[in-house]
Amino acid sequence: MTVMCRTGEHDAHDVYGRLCPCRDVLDLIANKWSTLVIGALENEPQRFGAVQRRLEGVTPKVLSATLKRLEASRLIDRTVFPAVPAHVEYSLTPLGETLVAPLAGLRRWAEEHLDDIGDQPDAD
Amino acid sequence: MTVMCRTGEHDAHDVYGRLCPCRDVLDLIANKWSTLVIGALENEPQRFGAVQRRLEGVTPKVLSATLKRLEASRLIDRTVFPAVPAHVEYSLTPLGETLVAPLAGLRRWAEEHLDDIGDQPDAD
DNA sequence: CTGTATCCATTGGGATACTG
DNA sequence: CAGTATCCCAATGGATACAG
Repeated sequence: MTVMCRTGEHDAHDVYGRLCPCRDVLDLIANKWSTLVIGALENEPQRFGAVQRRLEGVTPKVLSATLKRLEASRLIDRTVFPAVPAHVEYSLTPLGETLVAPLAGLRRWAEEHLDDIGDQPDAD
Repeated sequence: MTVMCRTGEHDAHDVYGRLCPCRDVLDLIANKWSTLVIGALENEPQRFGAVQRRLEGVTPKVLSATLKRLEASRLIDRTVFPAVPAHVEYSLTPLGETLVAPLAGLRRWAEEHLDDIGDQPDAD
């Protein structure tokens, strides 16, 4: 028997079938900002503006959408501090924290193999 | 000093800045099929049709584009076997193999936390 | 079998301005 | 400060048919 998926009742070898949870996760992170946001929240809660500044290039609209998506998936929490100038903090939920490690693995890979995936041809 | 990026000369804390290699990798896998293709090739070379069947739902056009993108990034190799009915095999390059582990980490996370990210509200 | 060519719908995402 | 509202473009990706 091979790796199984959601139903756990297939003939196997459908690890990448329509029902595999991988699909869900991929749908979640398969966009330009989600993983970056999680990374930005990795060490401490951040305010909207802080995240925006950290993720150079993200516009408020897009950041807002990303934040909501992650919140809906329960990966991050949104905390409002009643104050005159609005103050909101985003933080990883315990669930979100568990995603940090796998994502860090990806980041490490990225840093280690940056040169290899560039389109610079190797000395051949 | 914190984690650094491409240039390695920033003031730090720009791990998610415009120049971070994470961006490149994310651009590469931030789509519906790339990681699935890599996973499908994980154990053995596969033919176009085989990959297509395995990744339920992918259309030839999209699969072709994905394959080319990955090939251009040197994560997979494309081998043509001269034969009457065309025969082409796709396989992971050594570089591609190194991505398997981090990706598997993500897959494991997906399988372990499937229930948590669904939008089913918890018993609150 | 292995793709490519079209056509088309959706949407992610960028820019900017504006409001509570 | 924290977002929302528009406008708009480009790209992803789905369906289908067709070609080497």
